[in-house]
Amino acid sequence: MQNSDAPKAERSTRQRAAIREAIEQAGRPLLAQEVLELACLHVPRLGIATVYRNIKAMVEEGAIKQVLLPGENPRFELAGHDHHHHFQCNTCQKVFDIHSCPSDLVNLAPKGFKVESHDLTLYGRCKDC
Amino acid sequence: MQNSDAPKAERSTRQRAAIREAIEQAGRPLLAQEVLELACLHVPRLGIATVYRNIKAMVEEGAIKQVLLPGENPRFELAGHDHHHHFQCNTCQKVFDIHSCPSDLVNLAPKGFKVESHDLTLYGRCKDC
DNA sequence: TCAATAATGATAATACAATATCATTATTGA
DNA sequence: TCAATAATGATATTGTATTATCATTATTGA
Repeated sequence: MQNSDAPKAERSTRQRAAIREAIEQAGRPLLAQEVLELACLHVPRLGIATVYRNIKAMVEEGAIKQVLLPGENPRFELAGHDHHHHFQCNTCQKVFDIHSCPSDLVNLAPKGFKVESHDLTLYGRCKDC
Repeated sequence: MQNSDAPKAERSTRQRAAIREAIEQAGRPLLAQEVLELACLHVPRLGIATVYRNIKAMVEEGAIKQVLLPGENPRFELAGHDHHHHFQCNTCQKVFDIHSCPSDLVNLAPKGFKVESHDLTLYGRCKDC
């Protein structure tokens, strides 16, 4: 029986490095399109398919994770951050991390409802707008 | 010059009534598909296009409003409710209103960020699951 | 260096919610 | 009642994000 953990012979490419660096250096969750735009600064002929492919692989290997905001396409940020929330600027639409969290949320639900987790999004004007 | 406020001659149909009643009586935000299923109990041959048409009209006239949760298609609930939040059941996926709201959210954002509004979603197990 | 082949880039295909089309049905005011 | 026409239902079309295809490119170990 073949070893299903056989090495995938993953090669290191300029594209993959540029995609990873874009997400690392942004310091905020990025749309696939934003990843493309930022990574294109280092690899001009980068294609969107490569961005999606590598994002998908990085999510599966646990390097990055998906960030979903209401009515928005998925964004991606480095995994490993502890519990946090997000702020979306009403002007530039960028999303930023918020590293604090309200307490007492468990008590907001009515009787009979058990709260297990929560998502909070703040909206307003970011420091650059 | 014609009167641009000319009456639209809006007719009352069983379909429209069933759609409105489904949203009213559910007491929670409904997906377009859920509206269809519930309204179909009273109007069996109801089509999805009619649901979308009437939902759109009701949003435009301000009778209902859109509810967006992360990664979810739009839901719709009666307008006129004051500020509130939502609870989504991890088991049945239904969404319920939460009529309380955490305070001090304005202070969660870092310096330079001005918080103007917020969205909170609680996840867990609803009273029926 | 070089052959094997993983990865890429361009683009076609897919998935799916939402809207448009249009013949038919049903409401409404006269 | 009845003609005018708004609304419906079935379905085609659209829009858009994501994935698949495949010829080509580039990395890697020998």
